[in-house]
Amino acid sequence: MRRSYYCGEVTAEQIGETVTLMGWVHRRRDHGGLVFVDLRDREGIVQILFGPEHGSDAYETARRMRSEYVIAVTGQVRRRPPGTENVHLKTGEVEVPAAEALILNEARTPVFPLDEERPVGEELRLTYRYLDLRRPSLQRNFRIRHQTSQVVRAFFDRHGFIEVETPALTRSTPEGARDYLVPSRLYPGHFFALPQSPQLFKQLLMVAGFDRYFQIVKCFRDEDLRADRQPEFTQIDVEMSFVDREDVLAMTEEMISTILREVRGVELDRPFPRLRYDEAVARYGLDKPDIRFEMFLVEVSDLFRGTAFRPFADALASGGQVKGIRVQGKTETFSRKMIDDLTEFVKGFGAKGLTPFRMTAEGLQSPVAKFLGPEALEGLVRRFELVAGDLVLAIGDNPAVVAESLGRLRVKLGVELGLIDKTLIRPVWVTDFPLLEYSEEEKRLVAVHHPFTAPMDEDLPLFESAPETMRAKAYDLVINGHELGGGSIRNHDRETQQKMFDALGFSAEQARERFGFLLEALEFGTPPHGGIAFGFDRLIMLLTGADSIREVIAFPKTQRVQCLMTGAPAAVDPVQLKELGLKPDFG
RNA sequence: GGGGCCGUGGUGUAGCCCGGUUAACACGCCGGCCUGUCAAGCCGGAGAUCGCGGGUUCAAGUCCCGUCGGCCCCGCCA
Repeated sequence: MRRSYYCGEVTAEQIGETVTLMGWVHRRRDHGGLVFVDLRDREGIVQILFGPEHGSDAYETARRMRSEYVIAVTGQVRRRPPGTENVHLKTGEVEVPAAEALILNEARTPVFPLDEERPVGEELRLTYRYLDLRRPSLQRNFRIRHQTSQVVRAFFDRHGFIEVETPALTRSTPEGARDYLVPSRLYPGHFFALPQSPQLFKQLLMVAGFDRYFQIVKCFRDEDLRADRQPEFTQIDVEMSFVDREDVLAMTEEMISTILREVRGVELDRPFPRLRYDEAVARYGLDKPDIRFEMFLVEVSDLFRGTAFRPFADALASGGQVKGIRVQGKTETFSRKMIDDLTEFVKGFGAKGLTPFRMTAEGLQSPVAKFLGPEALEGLVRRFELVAGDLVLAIGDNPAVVAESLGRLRVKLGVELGLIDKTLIRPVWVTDFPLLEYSEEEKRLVAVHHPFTAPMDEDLPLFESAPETMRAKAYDLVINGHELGGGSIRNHDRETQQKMFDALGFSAEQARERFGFLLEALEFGTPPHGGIAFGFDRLIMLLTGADSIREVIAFPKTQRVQCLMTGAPAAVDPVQLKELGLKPDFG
């Protein structure tokens, strides 16, 4: 027997044709004298009919079939009798009466049902991932993933980009995330690191004259997981020579638009809107704004300066600010309890409290109204253009806390109040990030993007005077509030790169030891260059509508970084350790 | 490192607050009947000592402590 069609391909076109199909028993309906089997493969489901008059051996075989048995069937495709068509199936006009049937393999009763999209515990799904992956919804996700990578490769090929593979075994770099380390057998005590990204290699490919590079590449970061983070993940990595920021943004904007068009049939408005980092933080509170809905943060510091409401007055006196967001027409839905819950929520981001103001027909009401003069209350009404039923939630604190807590609150309310049109896909570039920020933990400046990011030309003199105020030629692509990609123009001259290392507090020796090869490369004719990297898994989440990254990774790890199917990570034979010169000390 | 939710036949849940006989329901599974179903139907049956350990109690799925595991979040993720 040789398969002639996929199950899902059998339609009215094949009527009269004798076909051989192979696949899994999706469901069996045994009527005694007549047995229906829904036969499934990756392309879909087709109904097989087993009756003594079509094939008596086949009919007997069908009585032994069970869910997920692997079978082969031969029969002549025919139109279903009138009234028995199934409009829910692509193949629902036809059926295949089985003349011959073979059980290719039996199957244990599945540990969870595969024939419906009912919720199944994730622990089980991950333990039996090969069964989970058999289900239509995951099959669909990986089709989309495959299709997307094909679109990406075709796109870059069309635009003269060359895909170059970079090492998975490389050297550890001090900045950034925790590395996964691989011990070297030949050099005991020395380690490779799995790359957090191919950052330095792609820059060196520019030095090498490739001019336009891309790669769909695995990256590794040993940090704690989230719904959108796995320890190994895939990036679309891009680098270009002789370009400025506009070239990188235009090219990758076209890439994203092409993907959405070809994979989802969605046409994005172009050019993508842009926000500077400081605008994004001022209006949305976050550097990854979800611009599918408004509810902007509005500064009202001037209204509270010198008032008797101590929390705000104190915050302002110590250089802080007061901002609020307006929830339109929802006052009545906010109970005291809900305000309390929201207050707890913002406290998680450092806010000390959350102050509500309710606009009613009688005027603006608030638990703190008694501390405020009519100017402040009227000012709020005017500033927010309040009408009866509106609610304002305000926070006074230092600017970072105000931004973060109100920004997070804004997103939470957007989701919970249904203010977001989930069919929208709204990309936005966030540009002009700070170059450096002070790390309390390390007691020094660290790179906001990474240490190879070029500063804004006009900020170069600030290396000497106020490096923490410098802005970077860095940009992020944010879609629906998720950071999908980020990149920058790089330092291509050795002097600027050296200043950057100086600002980060690396000694000359440290810089040479860790990045000597890069500094040296910069002396051999490095073209101006820049690039970007996109989170491929997150992009697939967007395209599939998945709400967990595990739905778009074939064999993902649990939140505690284990593979429940293989049992990785696992202990190894002491002989292996000895060979690597490792002496375990699991204190 | 911290906070939260969850863990009960093969699967998904109820029961837990308010401790008390044979732990309930649906699906699945096994057997029987059944020639037009597609969540097939009807009849019958098997199957869980309630994640694990300890404690309180005459008595624990239920209360308490610990622990393991899954998920979500904070920290972390240049």
